[in-house]
Amino acid sequence: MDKFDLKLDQAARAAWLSYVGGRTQDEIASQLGVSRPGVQRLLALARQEGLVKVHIDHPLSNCMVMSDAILKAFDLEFCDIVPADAQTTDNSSHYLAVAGAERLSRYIDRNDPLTLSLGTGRSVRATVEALSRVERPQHRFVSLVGNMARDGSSNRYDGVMVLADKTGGDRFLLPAPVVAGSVEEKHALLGQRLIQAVADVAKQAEAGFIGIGRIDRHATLFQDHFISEGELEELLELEAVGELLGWPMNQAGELIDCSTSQRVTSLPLAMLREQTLIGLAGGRDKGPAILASLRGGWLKGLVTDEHAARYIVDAGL
Amino acid sequence: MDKFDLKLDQAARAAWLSYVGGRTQDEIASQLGVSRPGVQRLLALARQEGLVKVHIDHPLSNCMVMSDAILKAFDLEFCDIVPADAQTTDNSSHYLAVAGAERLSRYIDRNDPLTLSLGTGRSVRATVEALSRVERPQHRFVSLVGNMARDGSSNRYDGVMVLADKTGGDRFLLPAPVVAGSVEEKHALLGQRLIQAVADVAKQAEAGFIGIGRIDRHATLFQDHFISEGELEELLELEAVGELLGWPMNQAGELIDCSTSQRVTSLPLAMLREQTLIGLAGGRDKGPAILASLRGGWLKGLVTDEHAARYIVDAGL
DNA sequence: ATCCTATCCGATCATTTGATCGATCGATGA
DNA sequence: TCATCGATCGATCAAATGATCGGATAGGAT
Repeated sequence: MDKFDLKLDQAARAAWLSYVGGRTQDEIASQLGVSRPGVQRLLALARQEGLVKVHIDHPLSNCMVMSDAILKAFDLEFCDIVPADAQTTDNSSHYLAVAGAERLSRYIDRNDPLTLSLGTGRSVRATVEALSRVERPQHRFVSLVGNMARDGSSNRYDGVMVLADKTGGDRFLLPAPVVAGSVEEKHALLGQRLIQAVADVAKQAEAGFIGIGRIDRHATLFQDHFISEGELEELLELEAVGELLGWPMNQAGELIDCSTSQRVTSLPLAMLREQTLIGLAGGRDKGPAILASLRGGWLKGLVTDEHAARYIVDAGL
Repeated sequence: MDKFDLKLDQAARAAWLSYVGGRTQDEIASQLGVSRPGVQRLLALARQEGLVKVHIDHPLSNCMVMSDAILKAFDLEFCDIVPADAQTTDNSSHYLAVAGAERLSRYIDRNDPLTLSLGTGRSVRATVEALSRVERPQHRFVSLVGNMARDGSSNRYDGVMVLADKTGGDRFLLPAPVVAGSVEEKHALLGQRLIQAVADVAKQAEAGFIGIGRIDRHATLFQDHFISEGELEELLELEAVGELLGWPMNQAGELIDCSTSQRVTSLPLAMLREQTLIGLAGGRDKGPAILASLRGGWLKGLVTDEHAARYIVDAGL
């Protein structure tokens, strides 16, 4: 019988009494006939040797495991993963919105004035709608990305609008399409005083809640006719897998310079490196885009679902 | 979605972060956006709802589970259970002796004078032999049970002798057979000044380490010819299942008054109710006897093995 | 035999945890 | 609409835990 095994025996006893039996270390000490610090060391040994197996018996357990892995792998401040929706009636789970709203309200609840920026997309929209109404007229909400369609119409229910309505805060909309019709149009737009003013506010934002877009035939950019079929193919050719605020990026999260990116009117991502960008996106299909955003280090926080998280953990770590 | 479920979700998250993730409650609090006491409550809820499953990955885990159950069921001060010996070379495991010696040394190591009483039997004998030598001349060791055979010979290696040799302490042997030849002989023996003196010392003992005997054809009492075949059958008739210091008892641990018990020379068990009697016995076959001793409430501590413990847990709780 | 070294052990202190209490918020009913 | 009851929440304090340090002890080498 090895001396080490004897110690491990004791460690197992101590661990059992502590974790299963719920005794205090003092009780264990007298039970085992060692000093209290001795028990301390035994418990440390037991944990170190992997004798102690803890299992959380709840659906969320998986999520937490992945959350932790992603958190560490990409150095995030937080990573919320909502469980897979059993009934997948609508592809974007309501859970995601609730979880996002949770994070969002952490900022909104504050009393001192706050500037918050928002991207576009279903997830962002659902998130702000899930937020409960609070009176915060001191806050400012600003678009990070244009909210005009190609035909010049504005979406009345942009995230910023909803949020400002709910809180009574100020709204700063970016009166521009996400992707301008041409490089010249883009420069013309960016030259406008109004747009520059909004951009200035956007730069002051402490945090931004943004969606994460995929680049494929189901991409919002394509579906909403911001990019043509030919431009989509160019993007795919250049191995674009996702976009943030309209800025396309490849698998590694590197921005892609191409005919599309040259017409994007949103603030350059690099300019937002300082602020806490929080990605909101879920679904297995969004996986590659989310992973790319993480690899690029663009995000400080992520709210996603089990499907996407699974993809990221399997493919990305 | 129920409000309670939401809370349970949070609790699961908190539990995961705490037990698996190893974060402090403060970290979890900021992670989850609740106050520190809030996390406290969530963790309490998670445990209460059985969300947290801890498993100690070590052979001793079983033993600890049973130990705890027995401890509580019979209100013992301690219950040590040694793992089943893989190689059952000799039926009495060496582990048992080591565990017993561990307990024994807890008393011996003390510096202020101590009076310790001992029973007979293989387990007791093995236990004192497993003890390491320490100089403790201030201690006194006394037999609780006669150490003479039927033919008048004394066992030179009685537990008391060994213990006194190892420590340099005083020895008080009981010069009598466990069971006298007749009631008259018993009274004659008990009338002797010497024996009375020894008995007086025994009563002063703080603790007693005693074996637990079975009552059947393999019983020590029978094998060593202290009781005849007829007397054995009488005991079995009266449903005796075990004995402590020669005193036979039934399944419920109640002492049995019969021709044998009337000739037992040991101190009446009731007289030892005040002192800490510690039972040393192992093996599946000893199970019923040990269980009876426990049920009778005679023991304050128990050192046994996995086999016997299994029997006790299965049959006795 | 003696000295050296390495390891282990226990006292002490900072941190973390658990529990209690008062306060506040919301709900319910008059 | 107001009052009252209940529940929940956070401040505070005691207990338990984890970590560091100095000292002791055992083993090994000279």
